[in-house]
Amino acid sequence: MRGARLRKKSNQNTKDYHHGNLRDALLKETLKLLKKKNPTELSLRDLARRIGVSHGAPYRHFPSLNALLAALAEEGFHIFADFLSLNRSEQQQSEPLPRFRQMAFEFVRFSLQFPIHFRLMFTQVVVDHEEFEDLKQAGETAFRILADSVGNLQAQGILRVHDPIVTSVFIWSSLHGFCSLLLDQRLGFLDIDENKVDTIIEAFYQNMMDGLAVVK
Amino acid sequence: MRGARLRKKSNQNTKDYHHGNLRDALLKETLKLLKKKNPTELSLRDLARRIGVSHGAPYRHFPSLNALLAALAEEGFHIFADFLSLNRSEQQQSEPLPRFRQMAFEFVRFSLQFPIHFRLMFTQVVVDHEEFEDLKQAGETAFRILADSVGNLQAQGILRVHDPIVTSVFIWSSLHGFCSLLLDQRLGFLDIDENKVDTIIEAFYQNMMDGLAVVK
DNA sequence: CTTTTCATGTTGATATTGTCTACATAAGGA
DNA sequence: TCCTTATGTAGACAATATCAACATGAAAAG
Repeated sequence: MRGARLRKKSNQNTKDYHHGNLRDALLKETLKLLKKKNPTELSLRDLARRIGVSHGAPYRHFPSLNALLAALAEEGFHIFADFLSLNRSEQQQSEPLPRFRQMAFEFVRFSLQFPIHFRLMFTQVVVDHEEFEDLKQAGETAFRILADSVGNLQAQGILRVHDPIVTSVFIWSSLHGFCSLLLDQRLGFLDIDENKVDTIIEAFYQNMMDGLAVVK
Repeated sequence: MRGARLRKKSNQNTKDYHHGNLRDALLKETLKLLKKKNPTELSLRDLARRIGVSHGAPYRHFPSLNALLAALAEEGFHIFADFLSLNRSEQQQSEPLPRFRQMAFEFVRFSLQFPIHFRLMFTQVVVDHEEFEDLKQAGETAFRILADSVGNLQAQGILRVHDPIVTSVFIWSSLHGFCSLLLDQRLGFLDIDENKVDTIIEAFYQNMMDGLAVVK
């Protein structure tokens, strides 16, 4: 499972017997199917059939469907960390506060660009994080990117001083919750279109920063 | 499915053939099993076996396992609405703002008292809300309790004036996200115990109300 | 009181799946 | 060249979802 990553120089002219890139093919096919189906509706046998290998083949790469989904979730967290680090932005803000603002926006942007990953990443029910150590690590790494940023901003007196972890949990939760509801279309009655999303994120950010109360 | 609710005066001295209360028994047994298992690990046949009926019996009440879970989620939203209305509190605050504060706390309290329901309610992956109209309705009803309250507070100048729906989404998201992470033990590294939960909710509430920024 | 109807439960059959074991193939190192 | 090992195949078994045909009894209809 570990050596699988640096396996095979992808013998493109796929011979009959060995697929050559089954692991990746499984991940891609799963991603493709998840656009139309729930994880519950997937099966390893069906995946194998679609790819054109025998029903036993997938087990050489993943012990279970859950493990496969966990791999996708982990991949998601790595990409997510990239977003939060602003590595995926065309232009990065340089000042601390604008950078923080950008991070919040990137959070949501990730969820919209990688909705399937996002759902897998934050759905305990499908993938038990405790069961997959690497996945758990990847998640915590991403969180710490936010937490470190918050800590710095608090130290610089730009954000109110609280336990930075608690504050980060607040931010993480808010954004995570918002994205979840967005993706699950649980906010369908809001009739959100592309433009309005930015407006709502903006309102969100303002709420986070300025609070709801009139008087302090 | 509709008549099933006002079915049968629960013939307690259960005869051999008819169970008499299978629908409720299925819901209860499922709830019991979900304390130790993921929804994915359940099966209708297993449920039937545990209750002592044949493997076909459950289909008379639920067309699928998902429908059964949807029923539980719907039940959850009804209870949730009760919490948000403060009907479950021993003593209700009378002033608007304390009432609002209490509502926020009740939100989290519900998630801790009904974690299984909560997870089902907010997990699109397991139960597709679009597929179950009643469930969707119940969810929106609960949301509107919050939204109405927010609208009033804004009208009274107690909360900053925004689109009340957008503000409600912010609150709902924050609390929902927080609870999700709590229940999924994704915040395990915080080492949360009973007392600390209240402290964190408190911090949460303050953050929501006062915002993160130093200057407004 | 008798008959009929219908919701509820049973039984059996079929297709699909997860999972295990034994075997086949090929690619690379000794 | 031979051997080891990763990868894929084939077959078997138990469990499941799902459907259809049938059984039962409670309540309505007469």
